[in-house]
Amino acid sequence: MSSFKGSDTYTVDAKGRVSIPSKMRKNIEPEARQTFVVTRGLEKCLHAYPLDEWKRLEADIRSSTQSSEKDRFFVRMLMQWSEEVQLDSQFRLLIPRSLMDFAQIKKEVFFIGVLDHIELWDPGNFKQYLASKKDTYEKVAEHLIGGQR
Amino acid sequence: MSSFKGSDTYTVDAKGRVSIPSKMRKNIEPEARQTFVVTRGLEKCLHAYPLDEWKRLEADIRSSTQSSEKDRFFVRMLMQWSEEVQLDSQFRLLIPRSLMDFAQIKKEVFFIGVLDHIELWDPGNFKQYLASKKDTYEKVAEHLIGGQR
DNA sequence: AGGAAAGTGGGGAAATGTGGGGTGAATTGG
DNA sequence: CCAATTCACCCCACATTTCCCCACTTTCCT
Repeated sequence: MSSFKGSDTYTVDAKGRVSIPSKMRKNIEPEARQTFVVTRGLEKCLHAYPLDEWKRLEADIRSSTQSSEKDRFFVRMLMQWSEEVQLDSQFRLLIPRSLMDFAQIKKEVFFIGVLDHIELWDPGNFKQYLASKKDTYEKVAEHLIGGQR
Repeated sequence: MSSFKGSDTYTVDAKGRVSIPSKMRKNIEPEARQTFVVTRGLEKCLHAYPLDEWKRLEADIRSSTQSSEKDRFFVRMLMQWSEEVQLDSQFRLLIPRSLMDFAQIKKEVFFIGVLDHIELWDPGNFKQYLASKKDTYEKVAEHLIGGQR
């Protein structure tokens, strides 16, 4: 099971490629290191799952969705935006155009490791997202680190 | 389960490395001695968790967050600042740049062992922190040690 | 006192992040 | 249906950072 963490800003080159931060790559099962599934995230970002984590997610979805109208809609939306991507020999990810547009990614990508997946943000959008939240880091962390236990 | 205690001041070398005080190292499960997770603490300091303690914390995070919008924010905030770090053969920790900047650590680090984790402070900031507190140690201690019983 | 461990410093090899060229496949438009 | 352009993917290049190892001094322990 992966456990992505940390954050970093990387450049997108003229061809739309970005390196996956190596500290995140190291958290992936070796067999799954070459293939990612990139999909549209919640909020204005992309989610990248290494293949093994994606399979886990897909299995969850298969088992938990009934055939309600709502579920069908969710699955369609999710799958519509999901693309399987191979890393090149330098472990770079070619971001599919439609997803790049959706996340408004231009020259730079802000990566965040979020446990089972990696998020890709446009740095500006991420700043805005943070600014839109009133909670401070302290408040959030007290809850989990300081709080109970 | 670790139980860190005590404090010490150490130098950061030109490459950003500090030794982990050996008395604290001794409190770590042998399997977890090589890897730490460093993250942003409350107040202007860093927290370093040996891998086993971190896993405990991470499990809490995974289980206590649903996929609500607020939870996503929590997890992002926390994970954004968490970095996994390997100690070198001399048991030194390479402090990630972003965290070093955040904690304003320059030449020296003040270590405090705090039960399940180790805190890293800039010595100056720690002094300021103490000064900013009006409660004396006696007052606080009465609360916890003297209190009931 | 002697040996071991702890704390500090630094050199050099390997890995990382970034750039670009070239070749074939796929897409588009005439 | 073919030609022109774009696109995806292979390879090579190179500066910088990271990591691994060796070395020296001081402190601690028996």
